[in-house]
Amino acid sequence: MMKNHYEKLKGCRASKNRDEVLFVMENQNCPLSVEEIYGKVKAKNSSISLSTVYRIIDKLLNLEIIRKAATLEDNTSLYELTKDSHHHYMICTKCKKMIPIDICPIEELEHKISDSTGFNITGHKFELYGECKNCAQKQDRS
Amino acid sequence: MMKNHYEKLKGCRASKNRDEVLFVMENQNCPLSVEEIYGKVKAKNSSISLSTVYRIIDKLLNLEIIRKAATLEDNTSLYELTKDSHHHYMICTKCKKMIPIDICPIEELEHKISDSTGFNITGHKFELYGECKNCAQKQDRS
DNA sequence: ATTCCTGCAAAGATTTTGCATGCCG
DNA sequence: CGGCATGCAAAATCTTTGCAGGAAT
Repeated sequence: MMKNHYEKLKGCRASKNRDEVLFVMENQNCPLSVEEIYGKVKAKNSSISLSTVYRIIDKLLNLEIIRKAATLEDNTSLYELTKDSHHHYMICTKCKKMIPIDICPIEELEHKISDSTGFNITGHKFELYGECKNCAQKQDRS
Repeated sequence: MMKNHYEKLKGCRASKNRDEVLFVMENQNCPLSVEEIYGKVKAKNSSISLSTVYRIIDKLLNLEIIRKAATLEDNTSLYELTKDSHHHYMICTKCKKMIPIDICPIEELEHKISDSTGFNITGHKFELYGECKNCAQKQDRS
């Protein structure tokens, strides 16, 4: 139905559900959990099952259209579009708001470590946890 | 029974199971999952229940005797003693071996980011994923 | 005796899978 | 048609909780 512009999807069949998932992720400024994606698609669409979301996420991960962006402290996985530029997040442990960090201190380091250890580095995780301004202020009032 | 030297435990009652968990973690050179701790304690002890391990882990986390050290790509949480010096790991995605990295590029960065954003940083996660030498060689043979 | 610790079983929460049906090409 | 996509329910994991009995102080 909806024409999409994802190269990697050619060969896959048209799927309203998949397009809805992608639409939700396009129009989002921070990574989403499976549950959030499910909720947002359902709010518009009112008929998608959770297992379908899991299967779509799985497929999009394999196609590298999305990637796992971060993990909350409770181990909830969050996903974002691969075409979004690589970055990391500060995650507020109170309100779960995620603030992108535009620095990635890791990439240059990877080469150094890779060379000195023979470890073939394929990915990394870097997240900061803490309390955002808003939540700090709220706490002051109580 | 076994005299332990954890300041933070005073006030808590003696518990063979808790001591076994701590013993296992003491004699380990890399972080362990709940399941691994359970297995190792059981191998020696042959009578501890999984729920008890979870409860002990929870308590030790609260007392800050242990901390969550890393998360595998499948979201398995791994724990280590807090008294072990702060460090990060390279995690082989094949054999799950964890190689400590003695550099922490984050700490100095935290201050910079903290100052410029007002975000009160309380923790961070930094992990490298890839393939270790061993696993790379094994693959060559096949 | 009081309170914490423990085991067991049951309940929750999250994710995966089997199967029958539907829809795309 | 042929095969991927989907919904539903059941299964598989992982983790937490209620309760009754046991151990430590």
